[in-house]
Amino acid sequence: MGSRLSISPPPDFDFARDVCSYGYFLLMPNEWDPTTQRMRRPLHVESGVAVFTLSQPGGRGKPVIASCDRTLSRSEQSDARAQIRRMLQMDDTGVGAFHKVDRRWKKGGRARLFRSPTLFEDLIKTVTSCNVTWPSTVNMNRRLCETISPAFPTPAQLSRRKPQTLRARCGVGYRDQRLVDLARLHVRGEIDPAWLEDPGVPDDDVYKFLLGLPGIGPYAAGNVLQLLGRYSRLAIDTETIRHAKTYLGLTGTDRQITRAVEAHYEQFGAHKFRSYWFELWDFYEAKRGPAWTWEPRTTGASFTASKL
DNA sequence: GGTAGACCTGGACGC
DNA sequence: GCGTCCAGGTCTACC
Repeated sequence: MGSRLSISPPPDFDFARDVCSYGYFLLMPNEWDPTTQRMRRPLHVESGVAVFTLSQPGGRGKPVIASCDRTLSRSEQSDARAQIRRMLQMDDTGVGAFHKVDRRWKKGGRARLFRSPTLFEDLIKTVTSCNVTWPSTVNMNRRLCETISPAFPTPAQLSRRKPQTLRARCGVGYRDQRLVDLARLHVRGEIDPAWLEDPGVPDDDVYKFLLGLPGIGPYAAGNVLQLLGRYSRLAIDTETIRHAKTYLGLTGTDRQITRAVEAHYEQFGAHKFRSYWFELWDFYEAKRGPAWTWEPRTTGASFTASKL
């Protein structure tokens, strides 16, 4: 029998709602089971890969239970606990402030956005989501896990791969060199998660730094920013333009709409990404049902925003 | 500062 | 089964 971790969440934490709040819950190595409302997730710990099953059997506000397939040392348990808390945004201190500036989400409690156990995985996932439709992003992440590590490639593992191998075996296309370069920057300490996550560092400084990274343009930088828990900017892509036209009723050229969207979400200040995102998520759920019911291999893999 | 075109993959469609 | 077209951000060259 393996280790069993009991992780205390904030009182309003709702496992199914808060896991199924951002598309990354559908990307390997995350495996959401809509029937049992559990998530299977392998993590890197000191002695190798450990597979966890996460759930919240007691319901909202009760402990999240992480059952591991093997016995972990004390330090490994502590490491795994920190990774799980990061994924589930359990330490988000801005929930109340968000609900104050945008009261629409207070009743349902939406505020947390699911993310990865490491910033590096969030960076790579973001690059795999650029200039492709969602099914291709799903494929790239599956193949990265199948080819390099079942718990997602670490910076060291990815930095040692040849770009051509990534292209041939993981289907990442022209992103091959950029992914390897990102991994090498990470290994050399030139991407420093502690600095990027330091609340004392202004969002604008982080944004400018991210823009300088390979494969990271304005959309990707905005998205990584929100994955860092910094919601003061939008991540504008074609889906934003569609949302602006259909939901906000904006018209004009894409450039005009982009400017109008920026102006529209100004009212939500430091939380504008969340306000935008949950409007979008509501739209998806209206089309496909609650996100926690999405079957990852069918509904979750077939999403193509332009066809919604 | 703005714009055009290349970069890849996978799905849709027509034949 | 094959060929063609299209969606999707980033990057570079150029004006």
